[in-house]
Amino acid sequence: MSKTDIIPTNFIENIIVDDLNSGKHDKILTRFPPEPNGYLHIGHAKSLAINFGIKNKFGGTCYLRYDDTNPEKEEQEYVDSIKEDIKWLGHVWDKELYASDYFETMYQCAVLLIKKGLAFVCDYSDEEISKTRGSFNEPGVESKYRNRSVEENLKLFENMRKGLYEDGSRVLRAKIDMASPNMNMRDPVIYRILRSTHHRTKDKWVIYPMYDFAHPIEDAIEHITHSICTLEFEDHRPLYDWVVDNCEFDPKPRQIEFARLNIKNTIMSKRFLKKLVDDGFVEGWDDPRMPTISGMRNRGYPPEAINEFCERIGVAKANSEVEPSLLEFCIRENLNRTADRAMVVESPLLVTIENIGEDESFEFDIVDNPQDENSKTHKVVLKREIFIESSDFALVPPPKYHRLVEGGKTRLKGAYIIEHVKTILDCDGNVESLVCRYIPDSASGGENARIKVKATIQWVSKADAVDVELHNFESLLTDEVEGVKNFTDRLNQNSRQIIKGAKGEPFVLEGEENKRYQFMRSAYYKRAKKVDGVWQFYRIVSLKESYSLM
RNA sequence: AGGGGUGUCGCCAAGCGGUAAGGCAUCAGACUUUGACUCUGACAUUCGUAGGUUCAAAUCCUGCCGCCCCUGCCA
Repeated sequence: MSKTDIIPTNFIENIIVDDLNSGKHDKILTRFPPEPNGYLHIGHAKSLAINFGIKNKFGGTCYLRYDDTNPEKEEQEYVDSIKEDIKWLGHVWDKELYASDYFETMYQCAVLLIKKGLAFVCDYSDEEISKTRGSFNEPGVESKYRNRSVEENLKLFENMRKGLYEDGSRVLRAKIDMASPNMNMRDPVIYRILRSTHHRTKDKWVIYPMYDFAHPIEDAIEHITHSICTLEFEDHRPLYDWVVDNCEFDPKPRQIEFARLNIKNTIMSKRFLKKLVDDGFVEGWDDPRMPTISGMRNRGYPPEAINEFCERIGVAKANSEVEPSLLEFCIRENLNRTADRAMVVESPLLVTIENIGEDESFEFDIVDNPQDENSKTHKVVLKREIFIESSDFALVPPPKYHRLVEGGKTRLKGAYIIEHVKTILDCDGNVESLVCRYIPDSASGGENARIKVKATIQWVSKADAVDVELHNFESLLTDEVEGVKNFTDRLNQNSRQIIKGAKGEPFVLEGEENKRYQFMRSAYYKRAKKVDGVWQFYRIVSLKESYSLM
């Protein structure tokens, strides 16, 4: 009897701890069973975190098993992307398995049920089956084929496999109870005839098992101890157990259901996401606006942040909707520790520092990331003419404005304190440029460094300025889910807005793609790709309250 | 309507008969060469609701109410 001291943090782990302590199991075996009919999204990350979390926490085993029992919807592209996304999130599966590898076993299980008088071939059409299923109030009507002999059923089922019948002309049904209040138990279809090329078994089979029949068998074959799925399968559990019992599997897997992840204003249905891709509203499943794992990867979300989010949301059975701010918090928390800082000016305002000569320059070392003790530094050069963010100067400052004002002082990040001398207005009375002077010895360690200023602003020397492109994506958030039309209209209006003409430090242009930066006082960005010699940056997430006093 | 679930702070979520953890969000203050970060403080006399049992209930019982899922040859 094995005992564990591990403290459970949710109801599923509770069950597992009980099963370990009671000696029911020595080793826990879970599985992540995606159907390869689309890309993984953030909702799957939760399921991944639960199943692989159990593996890691309890020294268990977790399989990646493709639930590929419906050839009409499944594709190799999806199995590849799923693998890639799981790896990226950092999960390591013990075996890669496919439901389709069990088709023969499943067939034999069906034969066993027939022999036990627990399954029969039904000649009804799908309409007839539907019609005779009854309703929530009325029991169903038993199929007139329900009492065929075992021999006849065996022969018919074999013929189904041989391809002697047309698609949809017959099905194999479990013989359970047409009067059950649980619709799933009213003689459910467990095999159908379907001529469709399977991405792995090709045209070997013309009959395919249904989920309710296949899934428990898959679990049982693999000796899964805890088969974790979402709430909507609760009603299926009696059928799940019925299959495991009647196909005489031992040990028996246990199905546990939890509430799937919903994020406020975020579309998570695969059907819907697929439509966005198919209809060309986004560039693909991995478009940075998509709530898919690959979309988030392209957007620049760190995988650790996604996993942290999955930890923090918890696991329970109550339907809920998490606010996106929690995900954003996890991303910021991660990026604050890991992202290098860079100064960038989105809306440049020219400042001439009159006491710096035309050919004079000062070099400063700035720590790449002050949150990181081992951070490297990079050099910035201060010259006579610099750009500052136009919002960092206010002719008429609003209350509590801390930055540069007429006659005021502010610190240039990493360099000197400057003092406002003169404002130059254009003919319309708008601020055209500023004249300032720097305070000697006010750099770090200097005699005048202790002069109190209320703010530190970012700057870029004009001579060193280069263009970068900032892409501020509208992610797939909607105020209300109002159907495809409305939603895609919004997408077209708001997505891929390009903020042009940002000036950046030289160091921003060194290094590799996918590096993440915090642009001072604005947001975290990921360097994405170079187009026509100009780096594009994708906004990952904004800083908190970054522009509150604009 | 029948069945299966579920209701604890704006959003998640612990709690499992002994007198409401924690996180996000929010607000206030401190600190700061990023108004970021960090730090400090505030934030449910009350657990959908009405009764009952008990010395004691979010936790047990009963009745109501709300929300979610189920009548695919999808998963």
